[in-house]
Amino acid sequence: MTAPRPGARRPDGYDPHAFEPFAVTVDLAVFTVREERLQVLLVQRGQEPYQGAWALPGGFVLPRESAGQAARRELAEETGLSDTTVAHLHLEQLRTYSDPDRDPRMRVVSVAYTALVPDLPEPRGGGDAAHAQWLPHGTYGPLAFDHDAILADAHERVGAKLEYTCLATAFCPPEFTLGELRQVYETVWGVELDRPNFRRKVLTTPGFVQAVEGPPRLTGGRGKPAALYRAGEATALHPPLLRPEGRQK
Amino acid sequence: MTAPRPGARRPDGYDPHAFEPFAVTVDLAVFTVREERLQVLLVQRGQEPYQGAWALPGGFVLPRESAGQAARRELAEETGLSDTTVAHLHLEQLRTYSDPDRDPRMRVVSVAYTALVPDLPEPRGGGDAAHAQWLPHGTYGPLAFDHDAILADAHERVGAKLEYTCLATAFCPPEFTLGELRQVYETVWGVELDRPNFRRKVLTTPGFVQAVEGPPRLTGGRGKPAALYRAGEATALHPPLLRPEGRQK
DNA sequence: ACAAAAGTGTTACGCATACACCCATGC
DNA sequence: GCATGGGTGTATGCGTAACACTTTTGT
Repeated sequence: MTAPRPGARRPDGYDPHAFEPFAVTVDLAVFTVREERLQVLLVQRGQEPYQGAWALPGGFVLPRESAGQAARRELAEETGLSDTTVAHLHLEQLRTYSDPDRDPRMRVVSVAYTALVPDLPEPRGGGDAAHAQWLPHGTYGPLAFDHDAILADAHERVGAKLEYTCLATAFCPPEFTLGELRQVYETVWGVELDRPNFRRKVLTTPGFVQAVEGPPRLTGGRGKPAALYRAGEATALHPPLLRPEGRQK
Repeated sequence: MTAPRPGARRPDGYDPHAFEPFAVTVDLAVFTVREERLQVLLVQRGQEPYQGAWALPGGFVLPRESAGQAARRELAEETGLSDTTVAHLHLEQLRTYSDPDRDPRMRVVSVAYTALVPDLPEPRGGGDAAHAQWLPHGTYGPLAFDHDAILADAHERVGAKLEYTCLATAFCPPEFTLGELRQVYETVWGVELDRPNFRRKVLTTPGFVQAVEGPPRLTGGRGKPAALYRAGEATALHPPLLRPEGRQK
């Protein structure tokens, strides 16, 4: 077991018979905050295995593209958004899932990505029934393949990243209120935050958000009109904004 | 661009001609703290491309193993340690590197792993010159392939994880002093920490370390003998131990 | 005696928490 | 008026930073 097997170690060169072909795919865990709930983009499988079950959108990595390029291409296809719109969305590699039996048909190694999108009109433009749609997180049965595990990892990652990055703005439209931003945290973390303290934390963090000058206020329903902000330049958050009673695992 | 291409989307089934064979490998970024320096396990390439350059150890994922199993197998091979010893080392998936041109010979998708090991006797037991050896971080020329980028990502990840996990104990032998543990932080972060404050932080965090009862003290050279500790049960660190002036990127 | 490292104690400050309170709008 | 959400102010407490001091070894 410990002895090197000739042909399987890279530094000694490639033996074309030392490996079987692997399929490499990407899977997407796409989140949005919509109607005060965390929603996930899913597709319904049309054939075996797992026919009828919900699954994460995804597809093959093409011969001349990186996994990241494949993920963004698939994201554009599944959401029906323009390439330029998708180019600005937050897309981040999660991790790679490589269990030999994760797909019963063949050996598939999948690089999972997490995407955060604002509350878009609707997933797709066409009427294609096989396309992806939003489902509130946790309201679907078991997902196909190992997608439940992928989605759980993605949710945990997103929740953790809200603590020490400015990532929450990725869930918001270009201009947003602090109430909307706070809604993101509360929805992803499943907790309530103190409004005054949240406001201070965000406004005193340099580069988290920047005030929109022109119209100093706008309404989202009833209540006092709120000031509008844009995402700032900063990406990190020091010190972090820890979730209350934060035990993450 | 936005239209679905038949055969490339997974939910519509597998087209055996929709993809070319990808080779899937693992690369290992193995760190240790040794002689008050951060050291990296590297191998010297024996042939083109990048002949003579240092590279991360790694190898192919075999048809019936996961990437994680492949990483642990390679770690055992490169370090020459027994499988049971390697089974207890901290090994963690970093991310996957999939640029189509990252290897000039063929399409190789590599799942990178980060391993943290204590100050081991010497990397290997045999006399094989082609085996891996420790080099102080930053003292080698440019690495082969995209391994400089992988190693930089790994270093950043390890530094960040020390902030909010109990991972530092993975660099230490089974029993260690608080001075040794502090040395880990100082070496990885490249800063000096206040000894009394570090001590308090570690001891007041439940489950970070646990005191070794029997012999209450032991020496590591000159100075007052220090108490010994073992790694505790906890994995997370709340609140985190932030590095001074912590700008991580 | 001196240096070096472990261990204890103390103070000050920053930040987060937990409130109380006022403002502006829709109904 | 009342409910709802935005915005401001303030007291309290925890945790870290900074630093002084004692203890115990090797040389």
